[in-house]
Amino acid sequence: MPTSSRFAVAVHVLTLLAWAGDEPVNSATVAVSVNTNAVVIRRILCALGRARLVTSQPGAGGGSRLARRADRITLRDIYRAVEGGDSFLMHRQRPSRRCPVGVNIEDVLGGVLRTTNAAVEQTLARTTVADIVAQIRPCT
Amino acid sequence: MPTSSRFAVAVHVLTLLAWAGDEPVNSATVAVSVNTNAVVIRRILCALGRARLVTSQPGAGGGSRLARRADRITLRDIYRAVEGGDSFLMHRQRPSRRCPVGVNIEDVLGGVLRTTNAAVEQTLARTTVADIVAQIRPCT
DNA sequence: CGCATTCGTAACTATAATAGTTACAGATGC
DNA sequence: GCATCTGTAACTATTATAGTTACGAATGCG
Repeated sequence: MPTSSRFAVAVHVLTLLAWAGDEPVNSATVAVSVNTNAVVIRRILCALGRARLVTSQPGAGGGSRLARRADRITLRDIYRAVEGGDSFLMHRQRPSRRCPVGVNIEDVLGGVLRTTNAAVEQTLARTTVADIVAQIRPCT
Repeated sequence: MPTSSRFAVAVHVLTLLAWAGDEPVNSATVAVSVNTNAVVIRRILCALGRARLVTSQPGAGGGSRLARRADRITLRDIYRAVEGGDSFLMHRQRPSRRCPVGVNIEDVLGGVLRTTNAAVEQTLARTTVADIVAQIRPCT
């Protein structure tokens, strides 16, 4: 599992875009709210664009906006877009083939880790960007 | 979430100890099966000892063994022992206090991440070291 | 057209976590 | 006494992430 804050930042970014509605928001503006560098934001926006969660436009008056309604974007979508594969890691070195435990442990652990990752994704799938926005602005 | 293999290695270690039954296993033997250095194993055994999952004895004929029955040690116990706190991370820098989203996003995300970590632990709690051993050695 | 704006991305640096390695004090049992 | 084994310190190597500067290309506007 990554020791990254990309997921947290990505949720923040999409919440800002949802907040802005149809107005495109540029990376510099987002960077101020997140309190980081605009390139870091553009890298994350790029990943979100590849996952079809946002659209971006270069040029004057450009920026990014949600590619679909905020209640159709789940945290699982965001997680997959910025964290990619599985979170829980296997051994680095292959365990010994000489040992009965070493030979089989990878397969057995693999099953456990897949189940765990599935649980993470199921949990994240229950919350949408619209839910996050609603909690930030309880009274619209 | 850590980018470590400590959890995988720790499960491997406890599986070996369960396999060995009452025979103490020394760190050098474990290191061969895991295919790493004995100090790395001792560091993990030390964490498992602090969590009361194993007991270790120095001296000739010493080594480590399970502190309780393999069916009373869950993967959640192991996870907590070697990975410590929460897996899913927040922002590094505090978001801007000037922005309504920045002000509140940490609280909202914090709730989501707590829920997600709870789901991870619930999933891991369903499997014991004995279950792992049974899958490795289906016919006892 | 010319120009300011903005994205996408490369290249580099800085920081931090992890694993691996050597070394050694202290406990243990024969 | 002595070989064995744990616990831990100290150091290096590797890797991931974030941050920063820079620049080409797309865009829209006067």
